[in-house]
Amino acid sequence: MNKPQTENINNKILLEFTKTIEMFGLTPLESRLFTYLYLADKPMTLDDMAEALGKSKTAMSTSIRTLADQNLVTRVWKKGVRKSLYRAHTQLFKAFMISYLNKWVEAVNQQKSAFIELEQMMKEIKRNHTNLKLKATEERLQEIIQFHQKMEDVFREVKKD
Amino acid sequence: MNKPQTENINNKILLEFTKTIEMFGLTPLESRLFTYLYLADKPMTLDDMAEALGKSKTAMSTSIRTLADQNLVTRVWKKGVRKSLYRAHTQLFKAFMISYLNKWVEAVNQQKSAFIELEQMMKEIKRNHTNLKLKATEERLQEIIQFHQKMEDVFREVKKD
DNA sequence: TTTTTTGTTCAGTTTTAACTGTATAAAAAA
DNA sequence: TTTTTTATACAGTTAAAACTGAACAAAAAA
Repeated sequence: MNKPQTENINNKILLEFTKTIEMFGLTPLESRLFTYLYLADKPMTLDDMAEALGKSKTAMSTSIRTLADQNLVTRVWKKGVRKSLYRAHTQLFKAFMISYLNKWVEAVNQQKSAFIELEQMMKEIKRNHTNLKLKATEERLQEIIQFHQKMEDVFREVKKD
Repeated sequence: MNKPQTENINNKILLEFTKTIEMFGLTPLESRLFTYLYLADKPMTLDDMAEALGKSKTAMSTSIRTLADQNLVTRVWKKGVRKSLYRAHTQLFKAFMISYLNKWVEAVNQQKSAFIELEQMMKEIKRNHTNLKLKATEERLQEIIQFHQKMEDVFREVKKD
């Protein structure tokens, strides 16, 4: 009689928390999958997940890999069970914060490198054509590199908790 | 003879910086548009932008609105010019940091509220059905709310520069 | 006022990302 | 080893987001 009511709540939690997870740059399915594992609170197989979310096993396989790569879920061993089991990290804040900051720092750093390389190219050109006016572009590049540096600093700072 | 070389550099800067801007959750076009305005370093009309990026004026209109809503570009008035002019904020770091953190804090806060509401619903149900075992779900909800709180705290902290 | 210019709305199209199912590979059991 | 079970690669499909163009609305000039 009241089972439906609690199931309804659980559904709402699943739905709502999926939205939160999506904010970290995960796809809807990845987010739903993580939430499912997190709420299940015990290791699940690919078949369990496919069944529960009504999606293909292939989708589970690729999604779980993305989650595992970001250390949001981990593979679990259980004697006697052949299928691979996965469970969500319970320390939500730590897991997502680390994963998210890592993504940012890495990406920003890579972009910064690209601009420093462009800066070198500019210096080359200037050496060969002393008459060229590149001051404006040079200044812009400086600003951009500084911008990346500042971003990197902020995220590294946050990373220290 | 060397004009192409410097134009090539400018193109690369445009391309590369667009990638950086995309990281802040803007669409490719919005990002490209911002970068164009930023590098142009002077107010531009919708027609200028459409022409320069080879896209429709409609796309410019909607994109510029998004950018303006996030305070990444501002409308500029110039006597004698009928068309509306826009220019990018030059303080990259400040502009993007504020816009980005605001988006996060707002979204996290809204999600948190949704969960607090669910918590209230749970309490209601418990009152009417004292026999129900909802402890596990309740604890999960607590964790989730805490998670949102922590995220909010972090972003608010960063916001203080 | 009417005419001209500029900006926006919205339905439809194109492009990109997400997802499926078959076929293959890898791993465990027989 | 062969057989059976489970996971992944990949081509193709479906779903979602980005983008366009015609028609409309708003604002300025005549």
